[in-house]
Amino acid sequence: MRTVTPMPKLASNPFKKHQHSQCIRDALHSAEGLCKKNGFRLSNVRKRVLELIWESHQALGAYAILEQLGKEGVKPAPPTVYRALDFLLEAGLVHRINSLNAYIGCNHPKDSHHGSYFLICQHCHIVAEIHDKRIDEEVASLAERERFSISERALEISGTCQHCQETQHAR
Amino acid sequence: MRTVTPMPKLASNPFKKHQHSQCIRDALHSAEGLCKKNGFRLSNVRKRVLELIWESHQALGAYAILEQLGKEGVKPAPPTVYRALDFLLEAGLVHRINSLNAYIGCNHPKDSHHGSYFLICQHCHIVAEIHDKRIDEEVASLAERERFSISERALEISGTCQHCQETQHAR
DNA sequence: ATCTGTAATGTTATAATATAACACTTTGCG
DNA sequence: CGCAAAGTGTTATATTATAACATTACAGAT
Repeated sequence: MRTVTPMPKLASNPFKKHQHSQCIRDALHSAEGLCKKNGFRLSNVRKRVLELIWESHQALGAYAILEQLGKEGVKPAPPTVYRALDFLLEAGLVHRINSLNAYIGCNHPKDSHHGSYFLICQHCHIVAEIHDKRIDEEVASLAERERFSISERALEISGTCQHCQETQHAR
Repeated sequence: MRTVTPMPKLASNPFKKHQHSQCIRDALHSAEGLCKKNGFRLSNVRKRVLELIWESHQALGAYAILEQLGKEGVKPAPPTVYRALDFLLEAGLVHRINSLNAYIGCNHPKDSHHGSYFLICQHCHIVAEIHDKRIDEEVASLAERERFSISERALEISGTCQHCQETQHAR
């Protein structure tokens, strides 16, 4: 059997203009489906945190989420947000961007992909998630050679997105 | 001209048994050479911080470094350590492991490699630095397709090293 | 050898991120 | 309903990192 390595692809392309409200609806809808299917409880706090992350259209920090929640009612204490984030991370609904201490939504939680890789614009803080089978394979073979058993992997590529290069300034 | 993609290799292999005191000597020696060559000032604090990182043989946090410095004299305030770390990072003498908020020594600061990739044992916290041209190339082509201009990249692979798998417990 | 400007360090305070521990409430289910 | 488990609230605190300003050390010019 011949295997063809497919072109790596963006899970979607947040750097391009798009109707972001549609992203949010889709994400929430698929999150609800996933939770129902797996018996996870997508409580109000959890749902609202997920929405806020999607609405921001950027990597969003825990305390930024707290601020937002504060604006729309009683400001909860940090553990509330961190617990919601833990849940969402577990469920695969968000990713943590270590280099930013911030979180982004994941729009394909169903896929049991090997690794997610991220293009992070340092100007606009938009983050694009990438899947790349070639990198997956190379990482796997690397680890195997070292007899290293992988549990997680994170590739964070920081730089400037096309849009910010063109406008030559931070947004 | 035919190019052969070389096997990716560990910059050295900290998972294997070795005379670590030799690592430390080599690292310090090459650091001094590099600083002399580039007109960097490897002051006492900076040198001692670099030594401590190498001596620990693991990823070491800023406050762990502070503790150590405290044990051998007057405990400095955090900025002292963070400044030393900033210098060492700039000089390419250490790397920051984002997923651990910790630092490891780099033993080949002369190489202007594209990216460094890390195998991080979650049990013993030993970190191995890897260079892999195939990943470099794949990342570069990925970014080019998106017209994304890269300034930094970090691939952190977490899991269990061979030794910890065999002994089946954390060290 | 002294002066002088820059780089490095010291010092104090505080910001930003994250979690521990325990009390209380909600929810699904028998 | 009543119970157990899951989720949330609350208070306090741990951990990581930086801002701002004062002081000291150092390399190069005179």
